[in-house]
Amino acid sequence: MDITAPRHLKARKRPRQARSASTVDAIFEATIQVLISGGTQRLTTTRVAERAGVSVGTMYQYFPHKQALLYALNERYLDLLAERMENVCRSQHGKTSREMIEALVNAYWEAKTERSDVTRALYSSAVELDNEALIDAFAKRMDAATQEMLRSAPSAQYKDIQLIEITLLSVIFGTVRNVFERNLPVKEQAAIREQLIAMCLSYLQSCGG
Amino acid sequence: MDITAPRHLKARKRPRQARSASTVDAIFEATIQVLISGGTQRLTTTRVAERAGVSVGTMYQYFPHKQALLYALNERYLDLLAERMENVCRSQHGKTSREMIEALVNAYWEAKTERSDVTRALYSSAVELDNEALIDAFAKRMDAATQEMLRSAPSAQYKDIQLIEITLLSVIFGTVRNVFERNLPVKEQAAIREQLIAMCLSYLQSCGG
Amino acid sequence: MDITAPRHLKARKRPRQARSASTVDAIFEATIQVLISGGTQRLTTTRVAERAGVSVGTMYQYFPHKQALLYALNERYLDLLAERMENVCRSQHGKTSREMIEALVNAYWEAKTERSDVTRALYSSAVELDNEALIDAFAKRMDAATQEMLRSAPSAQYKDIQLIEITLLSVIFGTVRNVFERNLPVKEQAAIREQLIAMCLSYLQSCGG
Amino acid sequence: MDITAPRHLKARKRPRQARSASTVDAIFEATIQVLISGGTQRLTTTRVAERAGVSVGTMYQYFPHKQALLYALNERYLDLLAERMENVCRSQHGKTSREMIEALVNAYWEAKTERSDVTRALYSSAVELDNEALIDAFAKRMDAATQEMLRSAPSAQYKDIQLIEITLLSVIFGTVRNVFERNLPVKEQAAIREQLIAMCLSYLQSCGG
DNA sequence: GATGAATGAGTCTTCATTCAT
DNA sequence: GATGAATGAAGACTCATTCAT
Repeated sequence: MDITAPRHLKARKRPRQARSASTVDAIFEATIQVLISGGTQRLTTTRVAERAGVSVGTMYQYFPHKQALLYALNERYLDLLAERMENVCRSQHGKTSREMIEALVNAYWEAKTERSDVTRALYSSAVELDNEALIDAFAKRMDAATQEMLRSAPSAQYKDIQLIEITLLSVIFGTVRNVFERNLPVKEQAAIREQLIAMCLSYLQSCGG
Repeated sequence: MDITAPRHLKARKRPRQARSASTVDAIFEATIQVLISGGTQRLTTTRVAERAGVSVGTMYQYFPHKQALLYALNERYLDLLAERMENVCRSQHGKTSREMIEALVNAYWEAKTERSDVTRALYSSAVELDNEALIDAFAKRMDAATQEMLRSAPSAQYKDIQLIEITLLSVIFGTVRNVFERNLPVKEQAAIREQLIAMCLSYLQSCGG
Repeated sequence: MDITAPRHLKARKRPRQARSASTVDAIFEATIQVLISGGTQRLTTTRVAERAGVSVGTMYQYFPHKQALLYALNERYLDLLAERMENVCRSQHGKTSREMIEALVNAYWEAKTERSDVTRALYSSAVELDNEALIDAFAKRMDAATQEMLRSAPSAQYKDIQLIEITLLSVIFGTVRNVFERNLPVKEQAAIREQLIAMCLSYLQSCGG
Repeated sequence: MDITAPRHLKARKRPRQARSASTVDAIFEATIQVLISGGTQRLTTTRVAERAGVSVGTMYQYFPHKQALLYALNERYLDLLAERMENVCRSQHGKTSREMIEALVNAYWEAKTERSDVTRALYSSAVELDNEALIDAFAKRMDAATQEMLRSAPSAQYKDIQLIEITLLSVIFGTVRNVFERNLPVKEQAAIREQLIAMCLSYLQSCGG
């Protein structure tokens, strides 16, 4: 996922020793906590360092500047999310369309919802960030994993699988974010989730699935 | 739409004279231009005032602080968008489901896409803003307009029209934003738009439409 | 003297009102005082502003950054010095070589010596500064003024007046600085000054003056 | 030359073994290189150590702080320069005034010019340095060597040889620096050098040389 | 009412120096 | 002895907001 990362946003050094790795983790965690408690406005290098229990200087040894920290944070998050979703897709190979759709929607929904404060923090951290490369990389992985999954469906014959897949993901990802941001009551959220599954499923079937 | 606006975000005075109104407009326009050309990072009160052709002092006559300006900007934008969409909904009363869905998706899609730089600017301006109230108000208007439209469909018998409507809007709004942010090639965007319409339509029909 | 000044070193705004002018003067004076008392190391924007009795913010309205302040300071100093020396040269038109040399050496010597702490401060402030343009401009003015003066000598017939003049100035300016930096006792300084005059004079005469 | 060195500027340990000496040399060389490539602004202990191929910690074994390093660097440089100039003076014992002056001017001129980037680096490194002691020591050695040389002139009868000598050195050293800093074209530099020699010579002769 | 100069708290970032390994 | 990660004080610079003119 590093392949296309803008050079100036790269972390200064890769953590190699255990100590370094835990320091970096502490910094990431602190960043999220600061974002949760105060939003982007309150996200200062001093505050993050303080919360992480390291000095600013140390922070700057790992991240050449604030932007690089945020970039790395998003990178790591999307990396984990992609991996998680890839596993879900793989686990559905050969299953029915219904199982696939259910797995896809539920997995993504839960990933975004289980720590909604963290999700929100990451969304806001990404705003003033040249993270197109990250989004692209994530999208590519998701596209590949989803297509492969769809292709493995035993009795399905899709015409334009690429378009179908990209539509599905756009709808699912978009809807989750929208519901997430509207802050609806849990019950309504659950209801919409079901409707979303139904909608995707009927779409898939109308495409030959 | 002001009813629920957090008190501290209210504009200091309502523009009453023509001069005031045009000043406010100039400030709004300047804000958007500054956002487009430099993002949130470059959005300073001085720069906005300069671009608007007024002094900072004057600007502070209209908006007690930066947040209030951004709040008002988003308020106005959502107001306009809501109105536009309400008109679209009204114009589809009594039409077929297909026509309704097509109108809804196309109108929203175009509203967000026709000036993509402005849309992007507004998205970014809203990030660090306590604009839940605005979103809520917008949602309520859209919910009402959409439900009424759906209810006017001659031959449709929907079971839970409220759930159907909220699902539809979540899917449409979410998908548009997602596609918008992924920055896909125009051709692919158009293809997805069609798929989205098809998907919503088949969903609606499966609900009794 | 602004003609060739590197754009990024230009002052942010020209002081037009009385208040501005006195503010700028206060900043210049403060800069010199800070330099005198602590050298370049202690020259911080905060300290200068504090000593000038203004806020940092105000300082940054007149000088876009520290370098610009130092540049402007040197510009003003060299401007004044050049003017002073030009007057001296003009006042010696038509006089004897001896009078010319004496006037030149004495004027420059005194200009550099009368406030030796200020001179030292300015030397040190110029070190990390791209002030070639300033030096050039100063040199050009001095070259012109000196040549004109020499040409006005009634009975003199110089062969290569340009070379003679540049040699004279190099020797005088260089020697003054060297003596200045060696921090010799006053008496010895005076003695060297006389020797320098004698030396320049005999040089001039050997050139046909 | 250490005799009067300010205590706090002394190097922490004298290099005794070959390894140490080469380390110190590497550090000196690195310092100069860093100065050449980035000026005083970029001169950081880390950068110097890195370039020298040692760790910061090791560097601090040899120099208790940055100032001490710069002090030692200048000390070494002036030491070498003094030695070189002393040799030149000695080699001119018993020669004519012309030969002496030529040797003196040429030697100093070349010493300063042959590696102008290094000279410039050293000038800049010395600015914020309490190096009066070094200058003094250098001056004393030069004074002694020059006087002795002048005294050895076969047919010369100088009145105040001490004043003559100090004047000569001030003029020569000062002029070289001035020409050096004005960055004149090579041809002009050479011309001035010749003029300087002529000037010094005629001065010397007018003093009884 | 309008203006825009002045303010100064708050931000990011650097770098000399230390000290645990 | 050597290393280089960690420290944190200190510096340059910004910008929302005020208020004298």
